[in-house]
Amino acid sequence: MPELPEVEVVRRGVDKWVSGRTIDSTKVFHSRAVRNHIAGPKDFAKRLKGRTVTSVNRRGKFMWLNLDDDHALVTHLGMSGQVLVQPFDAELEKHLRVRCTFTDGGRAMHFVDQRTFGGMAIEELIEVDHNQQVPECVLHIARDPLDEFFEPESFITGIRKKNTQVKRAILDQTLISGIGNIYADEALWRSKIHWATPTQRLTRGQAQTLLTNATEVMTEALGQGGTSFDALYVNVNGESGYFSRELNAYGREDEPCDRCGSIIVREAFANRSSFRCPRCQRSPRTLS
DNA sequence: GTTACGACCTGCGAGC
DNA sequence: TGCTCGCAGGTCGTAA
Repeated sequence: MPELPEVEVVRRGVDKWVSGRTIDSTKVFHSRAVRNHIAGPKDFAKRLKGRTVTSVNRRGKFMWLNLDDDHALVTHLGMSGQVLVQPFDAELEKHLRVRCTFTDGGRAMHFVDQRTFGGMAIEELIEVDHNQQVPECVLHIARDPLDEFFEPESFITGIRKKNTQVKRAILDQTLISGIGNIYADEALWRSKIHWATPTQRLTRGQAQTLLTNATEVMTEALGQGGTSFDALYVNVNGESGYFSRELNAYGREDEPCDRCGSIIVREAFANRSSFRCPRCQRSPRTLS
């Protein structure tokens, strides 16, 4: 599933292949892919025609292509989204949702999304702090740990003020962005913290450790091209990442913990799964 | 204002 | 063999 490292891999690929090029035509194959573009698919395609991509940016799991008219083509991969840069005459993918071609007649940009949780939209760029501009729909998203202006102290203070479980808090993209279910479980395993620990019981040291581990695990994953469990996550050239081999908790139910040898368990959490070591990550009820 | 939860969506695998 | 159902999970809207 695309989280921060996977989106950053895609961002770098799109930047390499698309920046500086002018969009010639856009075809929307599935209207749901542009559901957040209120004016509809026709307007979406019309407004992209003739626009030059000046740069490709990211915050958390949101990626956007800056255009030469103070707007941006915002892209979210959702659960199964891919942005592929394909030869102009390549066969169209089964789940192709949006296709952009360029005036130079070179490689086309394909937005492919099996489960259609992702999408694209054109949004105005808004000036924020540090002389940066972000699309309107990204305004409420917190900076991610790989952002040079991310403020650790703000995260540490903020998470301890919340009244919820720690995993819910780090999945909340308004406190810290880029973390999804996989890296949440990995960061909690490295920090020896149970996912249900009340945030108000986190010490400053635990919050700091959790942030450090979340940053480290995502940086390591980025170095290996991201985490791929299946063909749903690939880079712009269709290649998988290798970080799934390094995971310590996520997806390792019934396997021994790499630290203590206890058997990793899977538990229901907010309509999804959470993986943890029962010995390293003791229940907060057990600890009290 | 904050938190919790269901809906959205499709392909795959397990069970019958 | 074919059908049904549960699961995967990021984000948003709504209810409490």
